[in-house]
Amino acid sequence: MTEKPHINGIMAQIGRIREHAALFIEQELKRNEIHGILPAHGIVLFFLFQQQHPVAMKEIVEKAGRVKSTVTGMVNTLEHHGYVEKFQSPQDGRVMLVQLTEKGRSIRPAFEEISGRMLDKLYGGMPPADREKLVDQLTQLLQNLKGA
Amino acid sequence: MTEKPHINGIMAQIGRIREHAALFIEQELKRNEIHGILPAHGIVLFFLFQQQHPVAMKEIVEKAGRVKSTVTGMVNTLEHHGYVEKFQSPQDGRVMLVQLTEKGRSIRPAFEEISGRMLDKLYGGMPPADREKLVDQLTQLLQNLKGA
DNA sequence: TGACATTTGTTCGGCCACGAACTATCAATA
DNA sequence: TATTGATAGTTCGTGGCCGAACAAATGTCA
Repeated sequence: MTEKPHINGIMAQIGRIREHAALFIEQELKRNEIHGILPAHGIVLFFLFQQQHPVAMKEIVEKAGRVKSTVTGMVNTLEHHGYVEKFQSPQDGRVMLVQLTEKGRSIRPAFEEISGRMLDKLYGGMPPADREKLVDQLTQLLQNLKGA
Repeated sequence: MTEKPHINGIMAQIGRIREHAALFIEQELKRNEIHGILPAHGIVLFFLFQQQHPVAMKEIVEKAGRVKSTVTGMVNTLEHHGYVEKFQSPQDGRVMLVQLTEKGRSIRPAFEEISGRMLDKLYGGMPPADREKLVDQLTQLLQNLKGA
């Protein structure tokens, strides 16, 4: 009955959590009439929300933890849907600066709200102490994987 | 200093664990001279390994938890690299049966070994009791998300 | 048996994600 | 100053992943 522990145990679980979280976010975005945005954009928007000035692609790359080409694609998508705009830096012709448009800024409240509801739903009634320990343990797992 | 808890807390962590796990697997596959296989194929192969007879795409779809079109693509990739073969069912002309090739079966030992090393590395020195509780808590999170 | 519905897969378009190759710009230095 | 090297982004090819549309085979039922 009890199968040998396999990758498809905890990793599958982590994968499913990710999927369901993404699903939840997609539904909430739809509910709020926000279109063209996917869960993957969250990290980019989250970073842009807390900027007062246009930022270089390079900064987004570092913060988002995605590769350059990936960020190029995501920013293009966001631009295509009118949430951000790009322009060349006057100081350094190599860097492309990105900033939120009015439409981009306008979705911030919904974004924050969805984020909060997501956490509430995820943790449910789990006591804060348990939440902390859980995060600590996940941090440990991540360290284990990172370690040579 | 302490930021308000955000999606980009625990979910980012889960995402990074997933990424590093995938990275680890890719490296191990390369180390074992296994080419053309990606971490995402694991769930498909894992299922095929424990089958004694050819299985329908539909079954893979259900077990893998991916959508039909995704499985079509993955199986095609695996077929292209010679790990599986497809053929139409004689009984029901609609179903496509999939089975491992000799090459496909041959990588099973490496697959199992990588899986084990992955778990060892992931958990490190974490005591079994903690492991269990961690999995339980993740199960709880998943249930929370699934719950209406 | 013929019209309609269901089931099974594939195809197509869109997006994320990566790596490799490439372009353009700026920096360093001989 | 001209050559070389570093830096910032984009493009391209491969592939997972989804949803929608589609084709083929089977089931149903009048």
